[in-house]
Amino acid sequence: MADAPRYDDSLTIALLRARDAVTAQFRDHVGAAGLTLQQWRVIRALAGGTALDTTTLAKRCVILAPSLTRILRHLGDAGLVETVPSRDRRQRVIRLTPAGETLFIDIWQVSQQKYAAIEDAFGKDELRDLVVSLNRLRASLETDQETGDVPA
Amino acid sequence: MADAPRYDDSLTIALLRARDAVTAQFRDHVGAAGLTLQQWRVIRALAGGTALDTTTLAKRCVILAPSLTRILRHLGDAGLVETVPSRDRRQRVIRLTPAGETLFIDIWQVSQQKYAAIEDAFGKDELRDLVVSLNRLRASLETDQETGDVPA
DNA sequence: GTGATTTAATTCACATGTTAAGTAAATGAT
DNA sequence: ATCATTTACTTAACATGTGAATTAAATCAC
Repeated sequence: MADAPRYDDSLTIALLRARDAVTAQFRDHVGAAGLTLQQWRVIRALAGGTALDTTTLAKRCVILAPSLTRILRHLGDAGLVETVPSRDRRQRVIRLTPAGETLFIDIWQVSQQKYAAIEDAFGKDELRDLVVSLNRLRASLETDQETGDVPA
Repeated sequence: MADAPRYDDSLTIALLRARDAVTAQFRDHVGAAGLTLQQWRVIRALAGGTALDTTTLAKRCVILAPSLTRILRHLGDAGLVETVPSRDRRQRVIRLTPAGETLFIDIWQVSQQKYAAIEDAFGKDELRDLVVSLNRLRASLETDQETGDVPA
């Protein structure tokens, strides 16, 4: 190990690679059920009868609004989600259909096993620490918004 | 809330959010230079006169081959990269043009400052530990070891 | 109540992610 | 040399990422 390629971008790349490695553990069996990973995140967020408006759903799934619009159209066409009436007629509240709940349970079984396998491979305590660290990183960056540039 | 949303997916989500938070630090000034973050990763990998074939470039930038094809077309149209002849006429070897090198330097200045700001906010040692941990996670999940390292 | 403003989603346009299929050149076996 | 195989990329098709503009409905100011 000489002086590494001084890839100061290492944080970004490390996050990217780590995420690739983790999602790879789930992509096959989620895909076999006919869902993308993003669609699966939406299904998960709605599991158990939870009804959420688009904005909340987007935040929880870390999906931008335009993407969520398309995802919900796909899931709706597949009969997995439906819209429930809302007092505020601007917002769209979504919930799983019975078919959606059933599909969730099927995928969820396997997902839990895959997650347990990651805990085994990496260490359960280390994994918990890592998540804490990742969340602290995010918190330390999001606290100081107010860009600080661009005064007219 | 012990039994709130029991989001066991926390690892995936934590990685996603952390990455969002980090990339947000760079997106504006890279975008102001007319580049996407992916295009910037490619420029970075080629900085300093480095010439790389598509496969190596894709691995280093963590970009899939089809995406890289399009990105290289965009960068080529913008006059930032060019193809150099290769003995093996299957592969396409890429390098920066002078304009590409110049643009790299401009963006690089600011990027380093942004990265230093992250180190300040999160802690330099903690950041190093986090990257190590992320790389260990990836290593523990990847069954077939692709080096990802570089020949000279 | 009328009009300006804000909020919630969607639509648009373009770039990338992802898988599968296709093309061309190098390699290997005979 | 000839042909099947492998390698390096590209293309195709569809899904999502991303920022800007748009539409509809609620809220605020008067």
